Amino acid sequence: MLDAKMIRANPEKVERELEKRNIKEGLKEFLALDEERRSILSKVEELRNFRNSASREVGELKKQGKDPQDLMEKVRKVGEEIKELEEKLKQKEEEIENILLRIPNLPHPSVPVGEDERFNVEVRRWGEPRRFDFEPKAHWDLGVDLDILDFERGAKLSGARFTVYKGMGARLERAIINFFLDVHTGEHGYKEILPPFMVNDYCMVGTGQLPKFAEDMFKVEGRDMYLVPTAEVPLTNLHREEILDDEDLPLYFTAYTPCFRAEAGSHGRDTRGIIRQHQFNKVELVKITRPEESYEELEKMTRDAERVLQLLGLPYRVVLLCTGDMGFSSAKTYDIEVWMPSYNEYKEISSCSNCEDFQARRANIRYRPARGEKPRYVHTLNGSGVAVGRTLAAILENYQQEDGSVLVPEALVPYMGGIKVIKRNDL
RNA sequence: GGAGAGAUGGCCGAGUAGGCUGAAGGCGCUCGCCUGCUAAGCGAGUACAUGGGCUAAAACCUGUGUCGCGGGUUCGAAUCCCGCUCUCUCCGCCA
Repeated sequence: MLDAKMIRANPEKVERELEKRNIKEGLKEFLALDEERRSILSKVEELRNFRNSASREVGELKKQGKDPQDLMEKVRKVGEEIKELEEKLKQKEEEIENILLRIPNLPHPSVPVGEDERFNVEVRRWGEPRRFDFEPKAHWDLGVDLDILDFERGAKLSGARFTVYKGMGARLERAIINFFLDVHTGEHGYKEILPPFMVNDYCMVGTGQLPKFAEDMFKVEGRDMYLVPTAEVPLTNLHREEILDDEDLPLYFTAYTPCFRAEAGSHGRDTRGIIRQHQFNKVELVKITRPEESYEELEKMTRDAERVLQLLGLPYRVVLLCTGDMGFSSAKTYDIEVWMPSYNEYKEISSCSNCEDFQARRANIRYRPARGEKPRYVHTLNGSGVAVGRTLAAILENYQQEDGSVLVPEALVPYMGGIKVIKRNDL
């Protein structure tokens, strides 16, 4: 959520910045409603002030044995007036809130301006895509042939975009999860969290999924609870409604969770394989930082995510997203894209964002810079560290051999009980 | 699922025959004093949000709201009434 005071003070600037994101709605309505709200508010406060002092006077008159009947009657009438105005005020506030919660974050000045992904800027590359001397298979064929991915039975159990992992497939997925968590906790200083996989709607509003993107999520029937679409939600909301101590910052959290997404509006995209699923696993990174250090922390976090791909020997590139391609809550985002032979291109495997104080304001996460000083909003960052299913797909495709078997990346061998090759009929 | 208890400031903890309590007291913390250092002692300060005034911006002044959340009664509610949420204890059930 943007700061209402900031918008009020710089309406033209906000309009310009939102235009970069192709957003034209909301601002004017906000300004008009805000004006109305404030005029009602001063009236209400004036009347309440009268009521407070008059009530006090009533008490004193009574104490002196005088009859305060007239005054009481007057205050009662004012009370009715107050109630009416309060009703109006509440209505305005709700309308304003509703608009504000649907306006996205403003882009950081370093973000390239552009409509869509064509305007993203490649920042760096690592590794060299392998040249195959045979026709490489896509992971969905490899997985089926090795009998480690079962799409038909996934569909039987749950429907399209659900997959059953079997044998070494399940084992490999688990190995990747543990490997990622170990690297981020052991080498990068993140604290491991195992959060609930269902969260309430306050959390969803806090990180920005609600109210605008309700159709992207799975809601629990009959409750105000949602299956987490990413661990960003529970991790960022851990300190919702809190004032943190300066010395506790920055906080680094990592968590493995399954992620549940309705994938509304993505019919026909990535229908084959495990790239786009209703349920997938992810190891997430979240940072809660002081405002002045958040951009430095974004760079570090992106490097932390890249690190696991380097350890796995998977070629990737880092892309700076343009204004039109960024997520709702983000001020600046780097995507990490891994090389996928089946697509013959780089495919998103991580997204690292600095949300500045956008989520902090929604979730009311603050810190006190020093004793006696006013609380300030923290900055929140999140990044995939990285998507597990897509990593498994990338390993299958990049490490496949001509006979259809798949080499296990060296870093994962210890997590696979010493197994170095995945072949058909392995248990 | 059944029965009961509770929810107050950074923390602990007063406060129910409704009024001058944004909230006693203590702890913690900050600043100052004092002691050769430390400890002890003394004094002052120490919630959050928001409207307005002043300002370059603060500080500051002033109003309003907030004692789990939402409603009600009343001239006036932390204090009375209703609903909800959460926590704790006991019983039942369950991985």
